[in-house]
Amino acid sequence: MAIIRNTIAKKTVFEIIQLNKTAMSQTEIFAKVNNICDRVTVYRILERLVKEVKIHKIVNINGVINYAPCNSCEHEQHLHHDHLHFSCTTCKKLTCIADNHIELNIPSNYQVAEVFLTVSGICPDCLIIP
Amino acid sequence: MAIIRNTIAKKTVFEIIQLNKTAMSQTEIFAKVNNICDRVTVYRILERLVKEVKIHKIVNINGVINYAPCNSCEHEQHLHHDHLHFSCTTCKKLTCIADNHIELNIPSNYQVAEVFLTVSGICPDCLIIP
DNA sequence: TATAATTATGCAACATTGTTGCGTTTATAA
DNA sequence: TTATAAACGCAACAATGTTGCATAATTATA
Repeated sequence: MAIIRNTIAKKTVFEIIQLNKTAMSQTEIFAKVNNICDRVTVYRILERLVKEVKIHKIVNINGVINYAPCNSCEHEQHLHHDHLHFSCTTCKKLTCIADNHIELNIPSNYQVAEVFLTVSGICPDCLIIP
Repeated sequence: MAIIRNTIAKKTVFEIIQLNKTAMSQTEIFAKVNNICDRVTVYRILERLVKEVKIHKIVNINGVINYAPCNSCEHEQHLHHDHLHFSCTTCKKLTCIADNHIELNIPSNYQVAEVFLTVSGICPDCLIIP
């Protein structure tokens, strides 16, 4: 069986993701680890954190994969999400917005794993600037 | 003002997208144009078709941008989508599934542009294989 | 019809994001 | 303290998408 190690790099990456109020891309995370490790290591840590269900992946509307902590979505399987992701077209930031319930109507021959509800537009921070 | 030209390459790309039952990536589309034009041209044609609201972009769960015709979602602004995108984790295909209504609960200081509801899982074609 | 304007294209080069292989280092169990 | 498996660094690669610039093709108009 696989033994999970809690290395400094892994702890750091997890903390960075947890402290940030928006979801982060690998690039943003790597910029914050301050060369504590290689960029490949960041990718591998993210992979492990996803597998351990400590963080989850969300794809930005431009195709960049972002990571957010799994605090806001404790439900198993992510089947009944109660939050949505707002993807700002201006600053490219991904924000979680709670209290959104989705009812699905999918043919039974599809096996559903995860539900992603992403809304694009302009976030409050970017709307302020005229 | 910009004059839109309906070139052979553009017509071909649009036809390919319209005839396919699942959304397609640039790579898939380029593979089908049979070297009628350069791959960069395909990117630029897709850009134009999106701007003309003839096709729309959907991001796959793995981050690859896919294109689908705008037949199934005639509503202006895509604000009230009635369909969802099923992203198969096995074959990576994106399929549109109709009759799904979403009610949003987003703070008013967010300016909503488009709504993307994507469900990941295994599609019927991939479930058949044991 | 000839010519000017501008839209569309090809090619090369680059940028970004993500992945893989392999040898080395390091954390953990015994 | 040592064996072992997990984690890492580095280099190289792969896929996807973008940009600049010269050229070709189409449309407007004189």
